[in-house]
Amino acid sequence: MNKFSFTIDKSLGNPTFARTGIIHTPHGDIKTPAFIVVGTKATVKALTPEQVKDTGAQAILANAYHLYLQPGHKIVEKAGGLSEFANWDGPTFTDSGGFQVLSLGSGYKKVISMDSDLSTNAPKSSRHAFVDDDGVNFKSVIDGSMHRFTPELSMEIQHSIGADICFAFDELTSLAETYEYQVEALNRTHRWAERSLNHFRKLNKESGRPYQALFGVLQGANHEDLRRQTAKFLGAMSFDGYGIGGAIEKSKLGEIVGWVTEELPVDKPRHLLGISEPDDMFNAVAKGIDTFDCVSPTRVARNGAVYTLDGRINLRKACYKEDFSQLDPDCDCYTCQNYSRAYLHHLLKAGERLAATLLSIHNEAFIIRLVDSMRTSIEDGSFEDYRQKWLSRYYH
RNA sequence: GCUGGAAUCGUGUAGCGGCAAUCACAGGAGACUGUAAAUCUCCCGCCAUUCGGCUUCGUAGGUUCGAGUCCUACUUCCAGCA
Repeated sequence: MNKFSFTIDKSLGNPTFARTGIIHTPHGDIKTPAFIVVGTKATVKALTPEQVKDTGAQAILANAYHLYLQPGHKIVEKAGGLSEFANWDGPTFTDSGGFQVLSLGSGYKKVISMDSDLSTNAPKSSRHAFVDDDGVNFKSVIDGSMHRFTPELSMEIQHSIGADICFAFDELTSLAETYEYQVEALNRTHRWAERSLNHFRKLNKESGRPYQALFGVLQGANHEDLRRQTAKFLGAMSFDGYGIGGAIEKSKLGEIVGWVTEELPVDKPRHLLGISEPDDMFNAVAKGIDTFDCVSPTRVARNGAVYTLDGRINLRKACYKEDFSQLDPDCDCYTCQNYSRAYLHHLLKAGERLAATLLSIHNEAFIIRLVDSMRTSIEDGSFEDYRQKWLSRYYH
């Protein structure tokens, strides 16, 4: 119980490969499929850890790049690790900084959306991340200072932060890159995966601390050959699980996840990085994904959007000014039980911070409950039926 | 009462002879998927789907090819003096 392990409870066969299981970590269990809440800087924006717990969250995911810059990973280490520092007593994840290779590099100042124009890259002169074979030079988003990230440094940071599940340092590429570049980047990510794994195991062993799991990260854009190749290559290594990454074209998400999960070892957990739209999660779970993380529920909440079973609505719209009905009639979260749409609309229009808190509570609870209900439907064999009914109502 | 100053989109403003006219806020709509995000984009006199057309800068006149910009009177407001 003090070590990392993954057990599969129920697995559906062809054509659906959905499965349920439990990820055991030193800080507790995660029943899968599960949605992992993102708290980049060791905080889920606008929420206290107690509020996060009340949404039903089982685990949180923080970011190595951001915590390295502020307050510094050594501070987190001195505090006793991420759980102690952030007062989160459940399992924790950290991302490696690989996402920032894209978001501060070729995707800098671009909306990293799966439906956005994929034909453009940020001009090199404006970027804050520069990749080479050995690592990445980052220009700090806080003060502009330069920092050198290598797989080894990312592992040292994540080891210090002390999350239960960490990710190998990878290069996330833009879909606008050529096939040749995708190959080059993928090979680089493979080499970084080996370096990450070796260094991380060494650090964990030498420190004598509780076992920290390391997940390899699969790239390959939307090319089937590259996706299968990387799944085989990393799948053969002794990672504890796998993260599926990349700026994935929305319409190809299920297909891509399918290629990859066909090649990966069945007995290791698979995490789909940065995804939380309901249709995407259904598609991914159907292909054997076990966990997700995403900033969307909180980010979108801060901007006034909320999920309901009948689709997403934007509470800032004028039509909610005098709508005194419950936010989401089907939801039992704190926000829905206590506040009307008109009140939440007012908070948003008035720029009151409570809006971010209340809407984040609802959105996280909604997405977590959705994934939890997927687990239930897999267990009782109704997954496909449930998926169709749920999606047809949500997207009308 | 006298002397200055000011009147421009819902609000506060820019504008010093060639503008449907700046900026901000308010208002409206949209976006957001491993967080540079309490952010970003678009609209915001009237009409038109486009080209474009129409009417505007307190009111009424005037000067000028041309006036929000200059002149005169009036109205209202502000400041100082009585």
